[in-house]
Amino acid sequence: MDHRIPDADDLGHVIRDARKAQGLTQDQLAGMTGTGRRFISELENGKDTAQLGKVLLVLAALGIALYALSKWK
Amino acid sequence: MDHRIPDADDLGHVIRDARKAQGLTQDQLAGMTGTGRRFISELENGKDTAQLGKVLLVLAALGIALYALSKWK
DNA sequence: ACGAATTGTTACCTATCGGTAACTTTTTAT
DNA sequence: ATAAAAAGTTACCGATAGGTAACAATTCGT
Repeated sequence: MDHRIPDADDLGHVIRDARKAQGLTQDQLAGMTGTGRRFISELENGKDTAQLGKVLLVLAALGIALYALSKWK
Repeated sequence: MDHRIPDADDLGHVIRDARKAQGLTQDQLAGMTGTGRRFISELENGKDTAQLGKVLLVLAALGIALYALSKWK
């Protein structure tokens, strides 16, 4: 499934859904990505000050690919 | 055109390409998004500590949509 | 309903993000 | 080639991200 990600809330939902679909706890996901459980919790709840690199780490760990769709190039 | 975004470098390229395709300077893009020119410069050069919310602002300002492609849901 | 597991939240703390502004380097136009 | 514009970079500095750890609230399975 693909989801448009206009804001941090949407990303949080996608991440939470994917994590649960794979039967992972926040603790496990944090461990897999070298982050902390607090970060995962806040991220899933739409924190928009989350750092890009860590967000991409989490997405990769969950097997979620990000696409940028530009009408310009 | 759509681009996969595995890391911050790729995002930077997409943003730079879109900005140039629209004939904008970093200064103008910073003004449009309430950020600073330094942020745009670093973002285009792949800074992975950029904050998610600001990144999404920049993408929106450039008319770039983000999609998350998950095989799980 | 009850206990355990999971998640949310707070305090504490160090590292650093990013705005402004100045200066340097690179790119672009003529 | 040269001057102007754009982009890169640095210093300065207030604000805050996020790790750990402890506690509270919530969600589970049975």
